[in-house]
Amino acid sequence: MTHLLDNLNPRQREAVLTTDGPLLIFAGAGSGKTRVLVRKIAYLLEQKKTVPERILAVTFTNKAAGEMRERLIHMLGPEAARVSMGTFHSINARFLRKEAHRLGYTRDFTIYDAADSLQLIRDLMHSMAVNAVSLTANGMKYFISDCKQQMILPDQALKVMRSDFLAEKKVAIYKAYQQQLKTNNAMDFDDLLIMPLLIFEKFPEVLTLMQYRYDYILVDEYQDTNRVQFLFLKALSEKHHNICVVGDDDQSIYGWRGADIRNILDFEETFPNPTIIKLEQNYRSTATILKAASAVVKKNRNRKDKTLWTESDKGEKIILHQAETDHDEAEYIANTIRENHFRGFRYRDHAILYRTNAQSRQLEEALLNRQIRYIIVGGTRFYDRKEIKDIMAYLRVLVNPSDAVSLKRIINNPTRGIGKTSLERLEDFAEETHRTLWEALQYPEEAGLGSAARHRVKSFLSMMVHLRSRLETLTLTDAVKEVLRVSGYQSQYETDDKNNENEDRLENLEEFVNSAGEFEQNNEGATLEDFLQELSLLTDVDQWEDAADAVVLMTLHSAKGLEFPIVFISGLEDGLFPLERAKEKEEELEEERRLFYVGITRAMKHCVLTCVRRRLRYGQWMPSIASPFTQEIPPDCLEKTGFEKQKSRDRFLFGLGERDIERSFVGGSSPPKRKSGSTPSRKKTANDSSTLPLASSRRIRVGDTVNHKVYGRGKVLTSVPSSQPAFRVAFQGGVVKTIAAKFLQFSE
DNA sequence: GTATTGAAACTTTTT
DNA sequence: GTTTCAATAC
Repeated sequence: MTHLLDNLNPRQREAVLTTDGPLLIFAGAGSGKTRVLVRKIAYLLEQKKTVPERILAVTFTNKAAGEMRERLIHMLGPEAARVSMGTFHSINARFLRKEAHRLGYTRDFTIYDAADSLQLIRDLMHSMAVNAVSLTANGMKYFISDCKQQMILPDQALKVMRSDFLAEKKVAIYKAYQQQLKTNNAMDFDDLLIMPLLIFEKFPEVLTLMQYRYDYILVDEYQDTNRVQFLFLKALSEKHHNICVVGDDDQSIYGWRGADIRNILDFEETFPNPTIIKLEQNYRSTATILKAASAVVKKNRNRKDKTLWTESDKGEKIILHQAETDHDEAEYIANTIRENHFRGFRYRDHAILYRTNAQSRQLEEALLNRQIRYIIVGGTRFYDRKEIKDIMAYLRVLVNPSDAVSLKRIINNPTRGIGKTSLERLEDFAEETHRTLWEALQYPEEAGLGSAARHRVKSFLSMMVHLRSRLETLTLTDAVKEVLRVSGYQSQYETDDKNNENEDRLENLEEFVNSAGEFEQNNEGATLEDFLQELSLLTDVDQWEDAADAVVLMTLHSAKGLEFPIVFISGLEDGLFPLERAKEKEEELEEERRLFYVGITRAMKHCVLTCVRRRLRYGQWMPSIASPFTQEIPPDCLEKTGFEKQKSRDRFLFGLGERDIERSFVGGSSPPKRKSGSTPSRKKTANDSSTLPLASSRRIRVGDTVNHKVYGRGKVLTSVPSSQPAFRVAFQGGVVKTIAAKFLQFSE
């Protein structure tokens, strides 16, 4: 019993022991909330003798759920695996497989991802002949999602809007969209949250069943729940009120996705007399990192006041490095990682975070050049690739023929001579006779197709029917292989001219077959339906296998909930982070600031911020200045390198050439690339090497190997601005010292 | 009915 | 710099 409370501070202990009634835990960054959640579940199981099935734990990613489950198994044995865990989406998808029939969907319904939804909206707007300039498919998608996240159904949408022509149009599209989803036997991500509530409403007995099914409900990352999720929790816990939510309003970064900060602030109203516990001791970061992060987030006006504290040492200062271009920025980061690796850090101790996925490219290249292992979490996902989406569309249609979006994707892919005209006729026929597109395929004559086209449709149909019957006897992996073969999808890439693109595609398809095999192994008796659902709900972070020793690259959003010894946050420039469009509204600016806060607090030992003077955007050079956020960090926590201002100051102080300083700051094994049109002053001072107190003809730069009389061989990590040129040097044996340049010799 | 070309839009962040 | 869509030629 006692081990459940070992190594917990009094607040954490209280959080574990408070099991009954509503409990709101404010858990600051790094305050050990995962530990608390795990211990709490363990406590419920061991001390309260709760059956694992009667605990529901909601996490933000499936990976987080998996980790929690593993820790529980480690503590309590395999029984613990039976606790219900997952994201809202995966938990609800599971529920809907059983219950969606109540709303007229079959258990084989398809889950549409963002791209599928968008495609459907596009088609819809096309056929509805919507051509209002201000209505884009993308905008419509946001509108619909926005409505759904606030639980506004198509029928209610008009009432809550200022009604004008545009509003009516939008609502009409929303309605048509929802209808089409139903026809297709498909749900989008938001539907996964809404539909269970509709079922509860229509069938109270189902709700009652659910209310008695779980005795305890725990929710992680509560600050990022939206209205619908809140209503779901409320419905489930209404009987017993045993709901424990853990959140941190300072880490709320999904406002744009409908996350509703009111859910935290209104918790007390919905669940009367809650116990409120604040976890404010940080166990993750150095005092400096914590101080900097706190100072930043305190600039936000809309937050509950709290103060994180730590017993940790001050640690190193946060570095703020300004490079010339994004290319140089990447070089700087890659070099620093290489040096750290030399000093004994593993690659996986490093994370590089950025605001937008597009920033990953330069970083990748720099790491690749140095043969530093890395992994990108997110970005263009494996499952977003064309060939993967295509094969998935085949599988989806086989499982759920009503899915018209997928059907349209594959009917002429590979080309079978069923083109635009035929497809349009079939769609019209389906519409007129209230049939699904799939059903319409069975009546090509009636749809008005010519004899040639008729024949082609028939052979496509019979191929699909044949595949469908084959599925019943084949294993998952064999089924996927069979589909690839019979459909001719694979062979279209096995052409004679082996260009790279085709080979890549084939490789990816093979990878897909492998993942089916893996899924089959991990889930006994897994069906194709299960596999497709799993794929739809996978998050980027879920796919990250952290066994490998590799640097991790991801967006700040994806980094939520994670920690790394060394964290780089790149692209800290005004207009990029915070984004230009977020600067107009205070709310959005504060969310950007929280994102920065989340980024800094991922770091345990060291945090490096980088920005550039000019960045290539849309293929054009944009001059940039450092993010205003960087100025919110207390100066005594910060060490600036590479800045223009500093350069001129240094030159003034030391009489050094600008280029020399630049070299020592920018670092890199390759000398900084210079445009031929350098300024006159640079040219003049570049030759002025006599002022450098070095015996060797080459000046010492970051990344060089040097010799020291006492410490021996070492590598130059960074230059240190002080009264005389100096560098931080990592010597063999792990000693790191700051040494004046004059005591260092260049070593080959 | 299909392939090729060129313009235009586009990047916030994700279940 | 990249991706997606529409118009044009075959």
